[in-house]
Amino acid sequence: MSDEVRDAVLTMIRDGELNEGDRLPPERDLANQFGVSRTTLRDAIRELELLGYLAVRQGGGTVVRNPGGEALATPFRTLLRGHPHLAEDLVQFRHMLEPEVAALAATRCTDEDAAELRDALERQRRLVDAGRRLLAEDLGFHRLVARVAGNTTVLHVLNTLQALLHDLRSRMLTGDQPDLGLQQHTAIANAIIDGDPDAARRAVHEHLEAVERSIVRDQGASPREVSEP
Amino acid sequence: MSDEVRDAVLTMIRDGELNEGDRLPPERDLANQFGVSRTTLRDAIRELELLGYLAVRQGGGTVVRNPGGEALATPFRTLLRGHPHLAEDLVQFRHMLEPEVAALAATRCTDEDAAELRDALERQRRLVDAGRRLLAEDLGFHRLVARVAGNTTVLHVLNTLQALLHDLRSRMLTGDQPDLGLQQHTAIANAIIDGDPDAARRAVHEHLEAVERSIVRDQGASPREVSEP
DNA sequence: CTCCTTGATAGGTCCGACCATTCAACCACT
DNA sequence: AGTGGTTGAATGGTCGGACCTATCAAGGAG
Repeated sequence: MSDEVRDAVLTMIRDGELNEGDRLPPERDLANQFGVSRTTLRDAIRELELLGYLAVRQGGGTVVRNPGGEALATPFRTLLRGHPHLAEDLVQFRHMLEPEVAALAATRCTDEDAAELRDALERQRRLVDAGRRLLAEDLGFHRLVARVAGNTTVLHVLNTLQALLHDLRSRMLTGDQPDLGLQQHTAIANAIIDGDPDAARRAVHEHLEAVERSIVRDQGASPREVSEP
Repeated sequence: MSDEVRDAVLTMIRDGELNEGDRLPPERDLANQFGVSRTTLRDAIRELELLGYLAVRQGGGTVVRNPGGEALATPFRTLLRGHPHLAEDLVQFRHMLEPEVAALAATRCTDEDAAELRDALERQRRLVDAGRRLLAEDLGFHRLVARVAGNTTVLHVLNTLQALLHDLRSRMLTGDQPDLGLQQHTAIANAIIDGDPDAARRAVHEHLEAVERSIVRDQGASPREVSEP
């Protein structure tokens, strides 16, 4: 019964007995420890790997990971592979969801959240001044907004969608005008800090419309196959 | 490598060589056919099972399925297990998303869609007249709205969320007043058929507020463990 | 005709062996 | 002593064969 083993390992991870980066004992030892065969243990490990909790490398051991949006994206990726309008669908989805997330964030923004938003903007400002793209910082900004909104489910879903958009290799968020992206982010952050849901909604709306205009230039890119890293 | 086998089977499913309900050959035969050991084949099958493409039953064979929201829900379920405010988060999420989905549906509703919406309402009417709950019909209705909106990604995400809500065993959608649920569904459908996005948005908003009121009575219910069916 | 038994079928688990990869310790050469 | 290639242990990946268990349908007892 590999399910029991899987749940046991999962519980160890959740309870903090196994932290991110820890190496699991060798499969042979772990199998003995659980009193099952290596086959059964491997089934359990395989499953947890698919769920993003373990990273397995031949010869290198099995390492505990913390599943983020990337892990959740795997089934979606498989399901949507070859979907013709995937990029448009994803952008449209964000268009529907993110304004509301920002509006919710505006009603819940604490002083600490405001400070974090200002920090994020400052980081972006430095990158733009250095003439660089935002990319990673941009993803972090949108995740930060979702976090301020205080809804874990929304956070995970947005992370998943971002992983899928990342597959498409689109320069989705900042487009080719980093300064414009920063300007729009500033408007979003200010509306949230001011606690103005309507302004936040509008600001995100405008930001995403800019995104939608930029993504049509990225047709033809196809999502990574499920077997690729 | 089991990844190749997995992709090969997946391709067969996508290309229609294997249709939903078909039974896969026995593992031993299939392993020979692919020229790999049964262990490797089982790894591939295991993965496709987690992705929702295969249903495996000891003694009964392996059957091809079409993955819906339930399959995508598995990683989320694992990730969100034990999350304290899961039910509230989910309802809030729908509160953010579904009004926009209905609004989009209103702008895209064709005559065929309108006919389907009317059919769905008729089925619900009969159930209510018979004094029964809506449950399954209700899920189908919300899926239908997402389908009319024409965004596959939204459809899958909503299916996933519905699967999670189903775990919570909440009488989320219809509450204890089936007639009220039907009334609200009628308002939603009419707004979509009339092509009135604002009205659709408002109708869904009201419907979900009723949901939010009913869900607070279902506290204490916990999501199914990942090992349960 | 119904119900139980029974046997074949197919997935679940186990074992032991061997292969492939990784990584670190070791040694030779400079 | 430093550098670089070599070697060997550790570890996951695959294999084949055996046996267990659940399922289901065919056949026999009532």
